[in-house]
Amino acid sequence: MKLGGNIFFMNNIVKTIQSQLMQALQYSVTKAVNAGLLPSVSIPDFIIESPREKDHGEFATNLAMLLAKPAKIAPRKIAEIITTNLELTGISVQKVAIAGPGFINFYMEPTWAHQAIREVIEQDHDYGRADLGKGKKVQVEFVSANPTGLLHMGNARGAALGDSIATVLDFAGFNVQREYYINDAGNQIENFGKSLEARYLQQLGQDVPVPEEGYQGEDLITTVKNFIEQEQQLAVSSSSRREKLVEFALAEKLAAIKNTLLDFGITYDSWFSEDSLHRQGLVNNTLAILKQKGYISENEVALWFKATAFGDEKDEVVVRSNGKPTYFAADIAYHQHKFERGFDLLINIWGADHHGHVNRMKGSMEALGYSRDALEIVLIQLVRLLRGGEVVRMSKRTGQFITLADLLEEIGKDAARYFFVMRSPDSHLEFDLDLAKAQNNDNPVFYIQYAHARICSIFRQTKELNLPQEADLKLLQQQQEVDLIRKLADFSEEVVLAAKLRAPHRIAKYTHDLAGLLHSFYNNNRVIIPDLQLSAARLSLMDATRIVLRNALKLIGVSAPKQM
RNA sequence: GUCUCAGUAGCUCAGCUGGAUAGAGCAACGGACUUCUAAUCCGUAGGUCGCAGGUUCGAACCCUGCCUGGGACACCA
Repeated sequence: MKLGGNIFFMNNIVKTIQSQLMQALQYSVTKAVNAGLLPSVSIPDFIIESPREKDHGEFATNLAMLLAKPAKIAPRKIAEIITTNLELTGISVQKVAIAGPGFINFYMEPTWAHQAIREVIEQDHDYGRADLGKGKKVQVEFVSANPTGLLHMGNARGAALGDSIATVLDFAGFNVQREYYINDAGNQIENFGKSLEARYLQQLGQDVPVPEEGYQGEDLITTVKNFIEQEQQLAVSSSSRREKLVEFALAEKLAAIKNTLLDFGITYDSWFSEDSLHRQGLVNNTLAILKQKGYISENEVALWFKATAFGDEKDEVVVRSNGKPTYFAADIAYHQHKFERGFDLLINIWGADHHGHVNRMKGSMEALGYSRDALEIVLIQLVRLLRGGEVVRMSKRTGQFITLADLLEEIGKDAARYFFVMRSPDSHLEFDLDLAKAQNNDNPVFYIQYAHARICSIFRQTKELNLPQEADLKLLQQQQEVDLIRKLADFSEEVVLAAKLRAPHRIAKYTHDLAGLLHSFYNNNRVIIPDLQLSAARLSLMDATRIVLRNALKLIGVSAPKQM
């Protein structure tokens, strides 16, 4: 178990200074109001940000500009009043300046962030943890591909993204469960059975076509061969034969999916069967509740969920005229079951082609008395594979189809994980296979991993050095050193942001930026030098950088090799 | 037609939910290896943030309309 999280949170130098500055600013305004320098106004929600431009200092606030309107005084004038009343003793601020339209900029002592190095080394694997989630129970459901085939690029992106979101949320203090929903019921399974039977009969020499709506994939031939090796099923009825085939094939396909995901670095806490919902009568149960609440209408011979009552464009069938519940009905029951399991927040990762399903799912949860916002859907856009500068055309029908397993074999886990997660889910992903495979500086994955390996390489050569026990971090005054330290200090904030926005691509970018700063430092400074004091300080910096690189890479499922 | 995502440097994309002179990688051009790993670094150049209005101290970001591209609009999942 993790300790209360907040101790890590509190130990963050950036956060500490931000809250100190915030308090000082608030006090300054209060003081100015009491002295009659400012009219009596309530203090707005201002921010302490890190300016992009170095000329603007290490921190800046927009407080004066926000006060301008209620106080009816020009922002720069207000900034002046605030700064003259500001008490900053105990905060390592070197200079305060008013700039631009009314920003108040804080320039820190050069060594203000240096203690971050110690924080990193002390907290090690826990450095960067945050208490944003406060132990809130969250379930992340992702991939949930039909167990009737192989994982494709869309599934792969969902897998990388879902797993990273889960990891980031966990690191940000949520209590996270990863779940895979197995669609082992309904129409699809019936089609699956028919297709299997056709393939089976084909193997026995009969000329039976795979049904039009069935699964054309040739992988079913292998499945059926495996089945025949184990048991012959000739002299039984068709329905019983199908049942046996489906049972066998589902187990085989699911095992394959599990294995591929394992190779992809993903393990689930829970595999949830759709069929189990039906068997336990939970689907009917949920429908009864909806009916009792008045959200089911009977139209002709089918039953409909009144999605229009929740802002949707049209109602949606839950029970077909043949009496069978739709996928939607099962999905409602499934999500109700999730809430009953005690989750405060449900996050689903879906392909963008399911976006029409989002509102009615949320509506159905509202109908059952849950908050529609407690169900959150992250939609991911398509993946386009490129090889040799050309788009790789894929079609299940022609068998031109690259699976996740193929991809892992071709480019490896680390590159695949990084590429799938480096873009915002909202953006179409252009996946350049040649680039992902390249063992050179064009490939961002190698660039980042190389940074980690470089540091490890330094440490391999320090064993015989007689270094001082305690490093004097104040010796780190070079621009590259200061920049690197600041980046390390910012990690926790980056984690919080990535968690809030469900945006692991921020972490991917962070690792790239951090690696860049490391390389830049490395090319301009040597670590192992005759000056043992400075050497020790730099080694501390290297150690901290190594830890943060490793921690950040872990959040996106990429390994941090010690040697390359 | 309705819904939805996207449109930012030649290309691929960031841009911290409204802040200052819009950033990175690649490609282009010019430099740096007797060095702890050059799988690296430094520099130069490159922009009407799709278009038009609006909101305000301030807009790539928010609102409205339009244009272009992807996706979705089943008694499939």
